[in-house]
Amino acid sequence: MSQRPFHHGNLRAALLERAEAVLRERGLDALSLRELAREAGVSHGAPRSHFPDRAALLDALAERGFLRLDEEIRRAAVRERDDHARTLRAAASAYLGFAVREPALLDLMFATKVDEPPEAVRSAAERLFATMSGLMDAGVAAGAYPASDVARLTLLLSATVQGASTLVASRRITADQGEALIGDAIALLCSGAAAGR
Amino acid sequence: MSQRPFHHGNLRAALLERAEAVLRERGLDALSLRELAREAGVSHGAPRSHFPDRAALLDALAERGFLRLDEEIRRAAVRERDDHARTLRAAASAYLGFAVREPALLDLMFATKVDEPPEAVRSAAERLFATMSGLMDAGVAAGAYPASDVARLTLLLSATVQGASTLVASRRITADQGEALIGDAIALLCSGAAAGR
DNA sequence: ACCTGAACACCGTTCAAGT
DNA sequence: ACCTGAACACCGTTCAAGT
Repeated sequence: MSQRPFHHGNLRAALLERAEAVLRERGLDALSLRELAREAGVSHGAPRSHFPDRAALLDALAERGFLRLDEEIRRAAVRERDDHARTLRAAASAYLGFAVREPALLDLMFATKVDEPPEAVRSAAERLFATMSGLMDAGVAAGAYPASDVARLTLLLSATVQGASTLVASRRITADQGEALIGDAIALLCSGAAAGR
Repeated sequence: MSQRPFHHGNLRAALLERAEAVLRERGLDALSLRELAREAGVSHGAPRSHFPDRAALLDALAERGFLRLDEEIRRAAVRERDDHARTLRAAASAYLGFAVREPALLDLMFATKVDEPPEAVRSAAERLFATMSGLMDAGVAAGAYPASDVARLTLLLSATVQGASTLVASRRITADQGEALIGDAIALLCSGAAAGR
């Protein structure tokens, strides 16, 4: 029993943590329930108590990914809360940083689902979207654009940042090109949206 | 021998075609070399003659995906070649349509690579990027923006369309929301870029 | 050049049994 | 409630052998 004093009711947490490391270091293909169990010092059937199947583990990883990304964006945005364009740049840059550090996890978060994504994942993803929306609301307060445009501009910003992150994570462009890209996008968003109508 | 008159030197093509169907209907996880071999009526070792391993098959699928997407975008753009904004909308809409019809394939095309993507895939992806760049060049000719901005604006458009496609393919937004999004993006791109500098 | 078929190691999943 | 361990079906990969 002193062999594994580590898990006393926290096997679930240990599996998730180890899974995130494998994802980071060796990618999704290398992620195996049996290997995780082995490394945690439990039998191969043990994970089943916490995750009914492999898909359930992946869903939990995606959910945690969204929560972490949301948290990182919030923290970055709050540090630059005085200037709207700087706020957006800080948030987008945090998003891009996450993509660079956790490319396989980001893939998993936005992987195609044949059926609807599970409730917990959907909810975590919406929390992230709500955060982005909140950042745009601050822009309205600062007079950058009318309140009626917030929904569309939030979607536009989200898509652009997500696209830039995908291009960087899949090695189509460098991280620096990604940063320049979001800089251009935000400049266009702030100036164009103000001038437009 | 009349059992399989179908493959006489075209097993490779048969495997690819069948793999694309599986990807479309049941997703990446359901894609198995052994099943493909079974359905093609050959032994499980046969695919090895054409694809050294599973990753090689996936790379070939990604490469073909890029070539097809490029082709579809070119065809859509040429139909609306008279008006620059309409050209961009048609191209972006074709991209989005591809994402809706082939979400798992698009995932595969932009999947994270731990090491560099193979030459053939990289080359096909660059061909797509070159097509996008060519569309923007036409905008320069039409006086929509200075030639010096083409590289950055191409990247910006590519990222936004890719992001919108990911959001649609992963069921975060509907296809209609995706269309509206790219409409906004292109309007902003054309007007903002002209007014900006 | 292309395909067969046995062999190996690994995997996800199920389930009766233990504590 | 949580974990063990045997069992099953499936998979990717290797390789000697065939044509």
